[in-house]
Parts: sequence; C-alpha cells; structure tokens
Amino acid sequence: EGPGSSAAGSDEEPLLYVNARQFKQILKRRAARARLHELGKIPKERPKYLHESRHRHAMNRIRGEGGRFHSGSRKNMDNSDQSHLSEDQKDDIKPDTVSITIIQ
Amino acid sequence: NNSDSGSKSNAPLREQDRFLPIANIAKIMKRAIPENGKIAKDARECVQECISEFISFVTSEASDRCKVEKRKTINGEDVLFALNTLGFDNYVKPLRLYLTKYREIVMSPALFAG
Amino acid sequence: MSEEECHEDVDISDITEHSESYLENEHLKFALTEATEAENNKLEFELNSEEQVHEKKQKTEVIRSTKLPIARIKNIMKMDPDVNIVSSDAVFLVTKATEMFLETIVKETYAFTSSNKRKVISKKDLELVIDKVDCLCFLEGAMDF
DNA sequence: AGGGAGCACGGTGATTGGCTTAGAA
DNA sequence: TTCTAAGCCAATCACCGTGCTCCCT
Repeated sequence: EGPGSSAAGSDEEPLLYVNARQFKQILKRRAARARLHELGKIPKERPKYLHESRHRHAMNRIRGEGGRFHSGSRKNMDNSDQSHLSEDQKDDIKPDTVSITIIQ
Repeated sequence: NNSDSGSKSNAPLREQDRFLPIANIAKIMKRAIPENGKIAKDARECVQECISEFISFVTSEASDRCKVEKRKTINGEDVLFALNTLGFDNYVKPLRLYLTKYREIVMSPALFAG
Repeated sequence: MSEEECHEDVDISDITEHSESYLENEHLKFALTEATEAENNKLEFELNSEEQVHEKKQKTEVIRSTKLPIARIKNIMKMDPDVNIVSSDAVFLVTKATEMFLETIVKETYAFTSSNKRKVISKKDLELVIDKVDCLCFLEGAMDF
C-alpha cells in the first residue's frame, strides 16, 4: 500500500518516488481524512449556495439586460410568497447565518 | 443557525470551515494564467480542496517535527522544515526572505521607543 | 500571448526540481519590492506619534500583500488534532507557501491545458497533473468521496 | 516577560445568479 | 456544426483583522 501505487484502478503508474517522511505523512493524512469521512464531517455534495441571506440579496438585485448586476435600488418583492408577512417578520425570517444542509 | 460547527458533532463541517474563500482562490488562479485563459467551476472547487489538503499536509509534518523536539508551539522554522522534507524545498529560500521581512516589520523599532 | 506554445510534452517534473527561475523570482521580487517600499515610507516619516499610526497601517498592508485570509488558514491548521499552538510566524509562512503552491499548480495545469489546444482549465486537467508530479501525489484521493 | 488563545467589535470584500457567447464536443 | 457552461456586473452581511485580557511556558 504505497502512495503512488495502490490507488484504485491504476495499472501502470509511472511509480512516484517519495521519501520516508513524505510517505509517512501521506498515510497519516489519508487516515485523518478517512476518519473525518466516517465521522460524517465531510459533506457528500456542495450546497447550491453558502448563505441564504446572500442568495436573497443576489436574487433581489436589479439586473441589466445581460443578466449582470446593475447599480440601483432593490427590486420590488411584492409577488414574493412572503408578502403576507409584516416587514419585521420578513426581516426576521432569515436574519443571520443559516444552516442550509442541501445534501440532495 | 449552526451553533455547533465545532469539535465533536455528527453534523458535517461547513464549507466555510474546511476551505478558503472560492473568490480568493479564483483571483489567484486567474493571476497565474494568461489573459485569455479560463477556469471551469469544478476546477476552481478542485483547487480549493487541494489547497486545504496542502495546508493540512504541511501542518501535519510541522506538528510532528514540533513533537519530536518536545515543543508545544509550531514556529516558522517548523514550517520551513516541513516544506523542505515534503518536497517543497524550493519554497524555502523565498519564504525565508518573506519571514525576515515579516519579522522586522512586525516588530517596529519606533513603537518600542524606550 | 507570449507564453505557451507547448505541443508535445509538458515538462512537469520541473515543477519543484529546478524551478528557480519562473516561480521564485517573481515571488521574491514582489516580497522585496513591497517590503522595501514600505521601509522607505517608514524612514520618510520616522517620528510623530500620529504618523506612527499611519506607519502601522502601512505595515499591515505589506504583511497582507497576500490575498488569502490568514485567520481561516489558521483555522484549517488547527483542525489537526495534534496541533495545539501555532505561532504567527508559522501561520504567515503557511499562508505564503499556500499562495505559492496555488500559483504553481495552476500554472502547471494551464501548461497542460494549453498543450491540448484548450483554453479552459478543467478538473480533469488538474487530476492529470496531480498524477504526474511527484510532490503532488499527496493530493491523490484527497478529493474523492 | 514573551507571546499565543480567546473574546468583542467594526469595516469590508466575498458571495451571488441571469444572460451572452466562448469554446468544448 | 450543437449546446454546455464561464465570465460578467456590484450590494449587502458574514467574517476577517485588530486590540484588548488572561494564561502558559
């Protein structure tokens, strides 16, 4: 089980040469990644976006003809499905960092 | 709200905790290639992951060196040593210069005044 | 425009073998020019407690010539369970090294991309470069799952 | 005494998507 | 040729840097 050779599905690798320290560290890191993975710390898929607030901000921005962001005031969000809420409630619905866990 | 992005939860780590910001990565990538070159999204994300692995790789070796010297604090020399032994020895020379400049700038003689 | 024209083989092995000329010098130049500039400015002012504040701003600007967030790099370093305390020197150096590494791997990958008559760096290009370069083999399997 | 962890705070640049078209196929 | 997907804009707000205090070596 070496860093250059054992990887699944490689038949004719040019055989990489690493010294003992590199080798040891590569194995160590592999183990660390494997542990992290089996602890469920590594998401399987990337979320569509990182922050709900930034997503909303982008969606509400005024755009030019070419879809680019354009300077100016914000879009009217009357036809949003949050229109039944008061202003304070709208502000309160997604105030800060949210834990979007869109793992498909 | 994710209050437990910390140590021992079953919840997955956030991207913001595992990686460097994708925009910073993309900027440096663009800076490194010709003007007409372009970068696919999955390439950006791939590099983003590689960068985090590089940091962990170097840190791990520096930490080992630290442990064998029976010290608790990873210092600059540990990092340079790690880079040297892990096959990035050509980084060491320029980084020594960076470090020298960093040190003499961070400790301003004027501010110590007395 | 005046860079790549590779057709047959990318000399990837040069990446850390004897890359003295194309990577180090650039970084070196950046570091030194920026640092000496700051020093000149520092010498111009010198005293005046108010100027010292300005000078401090200049310092931080020089140190932050890097575009990567130092705080997040430190966080990634401390994800290692063996790591306890990290000096500011160490974080600074890792940040710089990371920037160099990033630039190196991207340049090398684009050389391959360009040699295949393409202009868009893809994930496949990166994976191929990682497979070929010795000192990048620590990345094999790092992006699986 | 030296220097790093840990906190709070304020400033700021990373995050972000629709359309065009470069460019992969 | 077809048609996928990268670049392009800039305003908010999450987070980075800073400056403290306290603790450990």
